[in-house]
Amino acid sequence: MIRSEPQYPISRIAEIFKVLGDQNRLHILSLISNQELCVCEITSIIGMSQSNASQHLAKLRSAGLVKERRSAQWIYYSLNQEALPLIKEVLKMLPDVSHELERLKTQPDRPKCDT
Amino acid sequence: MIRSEPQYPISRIAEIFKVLGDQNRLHILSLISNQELCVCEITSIIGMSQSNASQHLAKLRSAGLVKERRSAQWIYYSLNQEALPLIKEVLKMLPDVSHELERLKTQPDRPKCDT
DNA sequence: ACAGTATATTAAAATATACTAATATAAACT
DNA sequence: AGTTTATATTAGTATATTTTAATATACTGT
Repeated sequence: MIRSEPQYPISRIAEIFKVLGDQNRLHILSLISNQELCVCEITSIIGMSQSNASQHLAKLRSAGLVKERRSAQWIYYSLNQEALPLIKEVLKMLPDVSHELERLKTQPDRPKCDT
Repeated sequence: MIRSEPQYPISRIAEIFKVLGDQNRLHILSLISNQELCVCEITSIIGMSQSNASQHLAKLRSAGLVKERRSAQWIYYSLNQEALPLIKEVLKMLPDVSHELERLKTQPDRPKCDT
C-alpha cells in the first residue's frame, strides 16, 4: 500500500479534529483564512466574549493550526503555514464569510485596531 | 471567490469533525477502510468493550460516515459511500493498520463471524 | 420454545469541554 | 506614575462526552 501524504499518529489526528469539531473555531479559521485578524475583530464579528475567543484561539494555537503576531497592543492571528494543506481542505467545505469581513469595516462600533 | 467543492453549514462540518475527533473512532474508520467488519471483530482488534464499540459506531453512523449491513446475527460496518471523498482525505493522514487485520486472522480467540 | 451469540440501548459515573465572570499582564497614551 | 485598551489566564459552573455495567433485542441452532 502506497501512501503519498505524511502520516501522523492517531492521537495527533484526533487532537486536530477535536479542535476542528467546534462551530466557533471553524468560524474563526474561516475568518482568518484570507487575512490576519486581531482578537477584537474576531470577537466583534462572531459576537462572543473576549475571554471565550481567547480560549478558542489558544486551542487552535496549541493544535498548531494558527499562529500569532504581536503588534503594539494587538495580537494578530493567522493560519499556520505548517498546517496549511490540511486547513485548506477544511476551508473548502465551509461557507464563504467574506461578507462578514466587509461588514466589519462599516459597522459603527468597529474596532480601532486597523485604523 | 470560486469554490469547487460542496459547501455545508458550519454546524454540519463541526458535527463531522467532532465525530472524527476521537482516537477510537478514527481507529474504527481505518479498520473498515478496506473491508467491512462486524462489531465483534472491531472490538477484538481495538480491545474495547462491546458496548463502547457499539456506541462509537452509532456516532459514526448518525454522522453519516459509516453504514451497516446485517447478515445473520452479525452486523457488518463499512464506509458510507456518500461521505467517501471526505473520509478518504482523513484516512490518508492515518497510519496503516493492515497488520492488525492480519493478526486478527491468526489470533487464538478470533471471532467466528467470518469462518 | 429454549439456549447461545451478537449487538443495541440504558443508566450511572468519571472526565472533558465551553462558557462566564473576575483577575492578571502587557503595551500605549497622557 | 496612572489610566486605558487589548489580550491572556484563572476559577467556577453548566453541559457534553466517554466509559463501564447492566439490561434488552434480534437472530441462530437445537
